[in-house]
Amino acid sequence: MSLIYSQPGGFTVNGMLSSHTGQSLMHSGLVRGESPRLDHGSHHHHQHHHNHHTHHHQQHGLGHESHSDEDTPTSDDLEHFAKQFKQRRIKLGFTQADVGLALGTLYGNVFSQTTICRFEALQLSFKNMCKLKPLLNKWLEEADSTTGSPTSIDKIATQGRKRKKRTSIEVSVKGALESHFLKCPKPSAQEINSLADTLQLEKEVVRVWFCNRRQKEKRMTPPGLPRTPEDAYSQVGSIGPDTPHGLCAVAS
DNA sequence: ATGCATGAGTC
DNA sequence: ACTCATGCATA
Repeated sequence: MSLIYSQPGGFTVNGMLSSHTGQSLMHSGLVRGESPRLDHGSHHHHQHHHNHHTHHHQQHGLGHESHSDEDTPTSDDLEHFAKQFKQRRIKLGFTQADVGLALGTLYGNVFSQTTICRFEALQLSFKNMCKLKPLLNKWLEEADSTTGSPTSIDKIATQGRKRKKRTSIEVSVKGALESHFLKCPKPSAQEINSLADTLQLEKEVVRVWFCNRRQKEKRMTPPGLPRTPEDAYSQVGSIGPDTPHGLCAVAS
């Protein structure tokens, strides 16, 4: 039947209720071993301050930095909030999916479990994080304080379109793609063609792969972050040598 | 939790 | 054709 979760308005959840397919207690360890922060001097980069180096205060020169959500939060703010959010969410006995749905029934913006998950893990772009923070913050307040339970089911009409089956790319092929990505993160249509041909994949699949790979690089928590505390002194203050940019190679 | 995919907005 | 926000389906 419909999976409804008991609202915390008068009852407590001692253990983890299994209102969904239990999420395994695993977390992503260290899997990727790349870290070349390819910074292009060709294009103007935005305010995407990647990691917390030692300088991340791009606050505008207006004389007041709040603590809540007035102005643009810093990466640290987001990081902290995300952590708090997850902790409280779990404490209240809600799943990521619950939150996503609640946001919809509360403010009209429905979100999937995926998005909530990515928010908590800081796997969204800085801008995206800033946008979602206020909403999640509101939910957090409503969640524990008031328990009005204005449960109103709201479901937007789903687009009746057949989604392409998720193509599974073999690990070996992924490796090849990775290599090419390091060389040229933005291959031309021709290059994509060659690659697709070589790897025996649809060119569309290859194209999308690169798009997604690029997005990954723009996350707040870029791939290859986990650094062993022991190796805490491998910090480069400046970017790499130089950026080739432009076309990489055209072969056909 | 994450990989591949869609679609709207830009350039 | 790309970027960006977002999610279905899957591991």
